[in-house]
Amino acid sequence: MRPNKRDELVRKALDVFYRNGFHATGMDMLVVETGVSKTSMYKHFRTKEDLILAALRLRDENFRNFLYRRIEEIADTPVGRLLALYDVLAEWFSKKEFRGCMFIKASAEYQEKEHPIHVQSAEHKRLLLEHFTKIARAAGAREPETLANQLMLLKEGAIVTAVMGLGNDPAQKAKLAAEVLIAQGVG
Amino acid sequence: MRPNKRDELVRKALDVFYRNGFHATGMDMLVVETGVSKTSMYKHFRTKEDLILAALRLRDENFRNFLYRRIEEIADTPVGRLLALYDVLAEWFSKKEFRGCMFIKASAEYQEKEHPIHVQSAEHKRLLLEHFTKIARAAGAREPETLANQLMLLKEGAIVTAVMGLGNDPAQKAKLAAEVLIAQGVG
DNA sequence: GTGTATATGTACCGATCTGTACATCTTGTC
DNA sequence: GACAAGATGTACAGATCGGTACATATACAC
Repeated sequence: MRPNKRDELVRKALDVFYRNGFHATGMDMLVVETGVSKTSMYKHFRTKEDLILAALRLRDENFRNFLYRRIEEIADTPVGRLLALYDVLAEWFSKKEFRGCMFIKASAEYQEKEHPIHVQSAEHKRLLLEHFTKIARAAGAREPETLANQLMLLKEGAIVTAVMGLGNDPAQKAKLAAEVLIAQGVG
Repeated sequence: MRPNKRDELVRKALDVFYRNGFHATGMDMLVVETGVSKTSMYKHFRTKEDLILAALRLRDENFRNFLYRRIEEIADTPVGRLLALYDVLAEWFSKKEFRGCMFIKASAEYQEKEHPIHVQSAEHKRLLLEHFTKIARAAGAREPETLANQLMLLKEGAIVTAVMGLGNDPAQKAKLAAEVLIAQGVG
């Protein structure tokens, strides 16, 4: 029961859940995909729900790391970073493995507001909102919370629209809208 | 096999799918909820997928009727109607049965872009986009498609945010943002 | 009444679901 | 080598999945 074995299971499970959905992915499938035995799987994770939660935790870590890092690489002013969000979104959308936001999908399959999976999905979004609120404040926004909230609306909308295959380049349209909102809300 | 019997089944199934999700709702549960026998159910709908598609068609009809009608009741100028979208959203969010957008959830559970359920969900969004593009054009927008697209991004974002229980009054924040975008994009 | 066509209820199919019992294999210690 | 402890594989339990076979009930012809 080396710890990295567990991490590897989570990593692989994350992939399968992301591609295939949560209810649609059975433990049998995960056992086949990971090559581990069912007993071992249940040694590491008491239930399927535990495994999903672990996968979501990893996804949260990976995604926020990716997003924050790329934003910092692209721009070094607060306003620039608010806008860079949409450049990174465009990068993400164009990846061949892009399948939408894992947390939107998780909360869609586990709808009860008190459900641990729903709660954890919301927490991911809350962390993002917090992060962009800080940047909006650094940018000198009159109402950083409101501006960050609105930029997040554009982000979530762009993701959903990209998944549905609607509109041309939703990330770019979101960026154009963000430019207007930022110009209006800063200074 | 009266036609209204079938309609009633679709109506009830729509409720259950909306509350409970698609994979998580079994045909057995639907048979119990509707009171009809399994044989009759499968006389009306060849497969579960057919039933889901019928439910989505009804949802599309109901939702767009509700949305368009309320918008026309609230405002009678194009710009007013673009903004009224967010008032209706706020109404929807405050309903106790609000559980997010059925089409976002459907496309989250049936991810393959060619899957009939995914295709039909995207079609709903496409119809909305078309509708608001027309209104944006009537409002005198310089780029009606772009403006409608952006207003839709705010709408989808607001829905997702409301489902997650994040931010205060996402519909109102979306409306404020919409006002800025419209002011900037019209005339 | 009899015959026929359709609607329904029940009981079931094989597959798959999450989760477990239990026997075997591997590993470290002496 | 012997032995204990933990990891693993297999086989299965009990429930539920989507879907169907089949026997009965009901309706309308005549």
